[in-house]
Amino acid sequence: MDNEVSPDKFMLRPEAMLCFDLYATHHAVGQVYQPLLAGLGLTYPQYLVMIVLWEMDGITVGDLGARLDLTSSTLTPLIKRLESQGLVLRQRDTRDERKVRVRLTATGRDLEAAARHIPDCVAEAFGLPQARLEEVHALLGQLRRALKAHAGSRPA
Amino acid sequence: MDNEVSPDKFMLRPEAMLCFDLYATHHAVGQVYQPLLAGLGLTYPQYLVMIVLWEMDGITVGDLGARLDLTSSTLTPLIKRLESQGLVLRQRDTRDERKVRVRLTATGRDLEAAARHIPDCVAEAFGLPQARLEEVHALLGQLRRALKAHAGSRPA
DNA sequence: CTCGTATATATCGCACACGATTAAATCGTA
DNA sequence: TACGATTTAATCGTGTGCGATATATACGAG
Repeated sequence: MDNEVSPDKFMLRPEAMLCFDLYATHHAVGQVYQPLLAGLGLTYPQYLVMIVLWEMDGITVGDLGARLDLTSSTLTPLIKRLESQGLVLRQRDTRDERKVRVRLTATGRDLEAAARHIPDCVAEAFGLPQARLEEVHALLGQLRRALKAHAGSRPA
Repeated sequence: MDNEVSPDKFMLRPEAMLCFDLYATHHAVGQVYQPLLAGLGLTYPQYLVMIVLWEMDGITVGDLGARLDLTSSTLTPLIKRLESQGLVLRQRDTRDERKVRVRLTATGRDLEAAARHIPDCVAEAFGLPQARLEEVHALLGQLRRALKAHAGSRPA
């Protein structure tokens, strides 16, 4: 009978909306990054990997995954694409041959300078005062810790 | 020389961290939903589609995309999977044959009751008081509007 | 030294997600 | 009426993501 629009049901569930907020905001951020990164030939996840590498060159695949919350099934192909672009090298650790260390090439290091303008562009796109951004950062950090604690405590 | 860990560089850029916050929190939410949805045979994006359908049965693919910020290239295969599970039907609009309307089957409608416990489970996983969640909701909404305004104003 | 276990990465199959393109239906206007 | 422009979905290629599995190396008990 009343299968018409009834926005209340949707709008009145902040928990439900929150999941959608994160989903949609994540997308929106991707849309802002994409044109900025296109010039560098990077995707958004590839950019995140490069950020970590600029800071911790030679990190292992596992540590990279711990940092970005990704598994080798995602990282291995991604890193191989970076390698085929000449940005990184993959080398087995000589002490522990199970580990693979990801090292920047000169090209990969140089890309940092070319990417230096991006954070400011994004901050501008956010369009909120610094204090507001810190708020979001803090809240999301709290949220993420809570979610992870919950997931960890209930491996089903 | 100092290509060792220097977390400062990363930590001192809230804009950069914010993008990662969204990325990581989005993942964490997915991890919480997944076991809950597995029982229903739904993925997280499929669940979002069903939420919209439970509220607006018979919506067109385009309107669904506007609501969820997805294009037909994502939605068409997703909806076909829902169809093959017997949850929805895809019907051309008789007035405008370009449009495809997505209608719930009886099974699809019944799934709403089976999914009714999920929001509470997620709210619990969030582990923050309601007021806090509203804060996040409000901030993300602001953020998303700002991002979209920016993307819209600069189609490059 | 050897065998079983644990760890680190890689591989595979499936499901998003998006840009670019295509195809069909509709609309506007001559 | 006819025909070009617009709108709506579908399709295609590439790149994530993840669970399950495979493989190779390291470790440890005996």
